[in-house]
Amino acid sequence: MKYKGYDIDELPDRGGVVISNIRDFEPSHIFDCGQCFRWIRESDGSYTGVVSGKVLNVSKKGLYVIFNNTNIKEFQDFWFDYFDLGRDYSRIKELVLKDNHMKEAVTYGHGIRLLKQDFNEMLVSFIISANNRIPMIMKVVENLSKMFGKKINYNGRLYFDFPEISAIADAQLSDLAETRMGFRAKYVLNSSKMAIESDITRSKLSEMDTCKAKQHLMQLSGVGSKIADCVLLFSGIKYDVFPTDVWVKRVMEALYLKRETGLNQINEFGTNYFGEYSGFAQQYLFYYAREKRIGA
DNA sequence: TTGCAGGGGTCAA
DNA sequence: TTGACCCCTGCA
Repeated sequence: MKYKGYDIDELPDRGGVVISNIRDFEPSHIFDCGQCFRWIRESDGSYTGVVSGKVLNVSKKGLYVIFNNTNIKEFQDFWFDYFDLGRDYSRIKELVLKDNHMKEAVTYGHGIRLLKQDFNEMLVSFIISANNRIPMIMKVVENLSKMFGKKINYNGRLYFDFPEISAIADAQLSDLAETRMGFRAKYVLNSSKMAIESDITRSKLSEMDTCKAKQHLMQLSGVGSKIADCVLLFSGIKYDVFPTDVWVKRVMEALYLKRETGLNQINEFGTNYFGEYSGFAQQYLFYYAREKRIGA
């Protein structure tokens, strides 16, 4: 069947959906570009993730992208938006293609898409990401989900949904410490409580301009400029942000600024240079820089 | 085997 | 503006 320009079909025997004419969609680019922590690469090259109480397996074979463990209705109601399929990434690429550096970065990460992820999950996950490595972040988020999240069975394996923010807010500091999140435990606990008490939600932040939304997030404990940008971008709330971490600093210094530059200055340069779509530009640059170890 | 540096930042002095 | 911070990994 046709759905919003896509050729979507239900897989006959096992529950799943296949799209045969998808563009700008490469699972490894999407799941390994640093925006998410709960998609695991399987031995067959597919990825399995837990999102909002659902387990999904995604693979690409030639031009076909296969979504296992879903159906047409759920795909249309939920996954379509999660994978940002309503957005024309070919157009996004044109808009961020300001120079030859971006041409290389965009060519390299041509299948990147920005996922629209749960706001509370992004908030907690990126607080955990501070001064931490991706494998560790993934382990801690998994531990947290095992401790407070709902169990889900899929393919003979047990998965755990990311916890409700209230479950984290009600936790003991000692419980959170057991997830091995270290000094970030007090930040996670405080911010979960504050997010609930101050009613900081996706819809509230969406109504604010980007600067105001960022300021609101930065009132939370353990949330500075970089993490606020990440939360806004990866929840799909704001796209005119330019999360500036050490890899973005390295690539920007190496390719654009040609000298040692402060994080704030780089952040300002990025948002000015790329404007409304700086968040997309940041993802292409980040993926390119980290995979190629530019400036390391 | 043991020891030490450092990581996709933030906070407090 | 600078160092401490949990914990884990990689590498002497």
